[in-house]
Amino acid sequence: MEHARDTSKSRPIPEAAGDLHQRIEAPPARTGKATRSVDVIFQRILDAILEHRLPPGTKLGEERLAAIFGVSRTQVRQALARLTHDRIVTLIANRGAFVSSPTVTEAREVFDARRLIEPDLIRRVAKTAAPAQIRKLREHVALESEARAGNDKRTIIRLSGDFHQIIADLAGNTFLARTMRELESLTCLVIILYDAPNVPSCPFDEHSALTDAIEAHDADRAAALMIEHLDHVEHSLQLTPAQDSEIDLESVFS
Amino acid sequence: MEHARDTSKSRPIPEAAGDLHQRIEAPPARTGKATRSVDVIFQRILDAILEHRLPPGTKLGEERLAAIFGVSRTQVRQALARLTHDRIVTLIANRGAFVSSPTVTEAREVFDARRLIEPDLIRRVAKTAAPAQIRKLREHVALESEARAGNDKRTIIRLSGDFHQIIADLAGNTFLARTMRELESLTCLVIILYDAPNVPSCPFDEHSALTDAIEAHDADRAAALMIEHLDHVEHSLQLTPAQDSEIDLESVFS
DNA sequence: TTGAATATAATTGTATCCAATTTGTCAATA
DNA sequence: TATTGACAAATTGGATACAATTATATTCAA
Repeated sequence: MEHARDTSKSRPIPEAAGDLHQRIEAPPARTGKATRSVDVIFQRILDAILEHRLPPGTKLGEERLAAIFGVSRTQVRQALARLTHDRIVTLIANRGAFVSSPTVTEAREVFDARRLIEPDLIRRVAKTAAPAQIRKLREHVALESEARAGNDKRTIIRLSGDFHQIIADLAGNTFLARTMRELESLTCLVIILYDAPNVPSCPFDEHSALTDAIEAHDADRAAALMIEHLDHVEHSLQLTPAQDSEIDLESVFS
Repeated sequence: MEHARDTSKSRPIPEAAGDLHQRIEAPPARTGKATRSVDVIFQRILDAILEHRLPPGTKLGEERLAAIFGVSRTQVRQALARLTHDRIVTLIANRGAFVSSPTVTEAREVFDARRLIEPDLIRRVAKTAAPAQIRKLREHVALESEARAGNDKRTIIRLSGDFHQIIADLAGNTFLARTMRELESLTCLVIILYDAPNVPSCPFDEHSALTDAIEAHDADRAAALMIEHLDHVEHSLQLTPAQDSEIDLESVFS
């Protein structure tokens, strides 16, 4: 007895090809179970990359990671697959997983996408921001200031990204918020690779100014400041188009 | 002998916590191997969903799919995990994978995101479009017309989405192109769920008009037409906010 | 001493096997 | 007769074992 009662459960589905039609079992509400182990692995590796503890190019051996986290390779593989989907990790067949090294082209595309999305997001936040939300942003900026005072580099990096993420979350579009999460992570990698040393990734005062504009409900100014902010960050990088690692060997030797 | 030569390969990495530092092995160029089996499974399931052969709510049993494709459950699981990441499939712990049923809220978010991204993409295409690219669009519109004449519903659906995808690809930002791919897939699900029957998802003539604007290099008109087009599609749906399936039982009975 | 070829070791990819959770059915009882 | 409880079947989740591929080391020859 394997899978031999298709006919008994088939339904009037318009011109259904193939079998596979044991349809709707009322897709139930998602389980409230918070932390699955693979999510933990995923988050911990991601955190390590975002905090620059795992630089681009680092090999992420499955067995090694499995031993570190005290789990089986299965869990690690799933986490690496998800990271690969987010372009944070690059998977090479029969070679393994590596922390991605975005090319100059990809780096520009990331900023390009952010310039398209983020001004609009902050514009919405500026229009709708409630006092509680503004307070949340203020508190975050204070945290950033604190980390900067303590020279806690990892925390500074992490919080700088989180600021933008908070805005994305406040904008009220989960899809765009998730997209921003990916862009933020990629931006982190780009900064490690191309940042001129000692230039902080997100100038602190600009985050403060963005919050001011939101509090004033000045959507246009907020959007303009965001563009300016992103331009500042991008222009602080050394994105020389020459050293793009997408070198086509065939075209070189022809 | 397990993993006992860390020290021999460690490098001067800034304050590296943990071990896991057998760093850079020069992340090699990606293998040109085109079709991996899991990619095939992924694509075939995705196609089935996009062509409305697998309606929302359909359970995607692992063993069943494995038998259909003649592979092991392992492959199917990987494919389903990727589809889950793209929100096309919803995974429920210990219950299985189901074709997603986007809520009304999610549906609005999808169109919201598209209205933000696509006008900008088509604006770029209108500015930079080369004759060969315009020809490609024309050929595609012709294909759509052909499918419409033959009343080939599945092909119509598929090509309608592809038109938008071609524009996204031509815009020259791989990240945004990938984002559009996800949005396009989700839009397909939304249309199945909420479409008033017999209303074609993408009116054919509008695609033609969009191509006209691109050919005329009229970026503003192209962007305006795109917004109009997206509005047409969204307003042809029955997105009544009441029947949002995100019903919180606890809050209902309190 | 350098280069190539082969053998060996390590790591990834895949399938199978076992455990855990859920769902459906049936029986027993009020 | 309806409801609750327990048991059984099925399916998913996870780990282990095996196969395939790649990287490294050694050996032999020039």
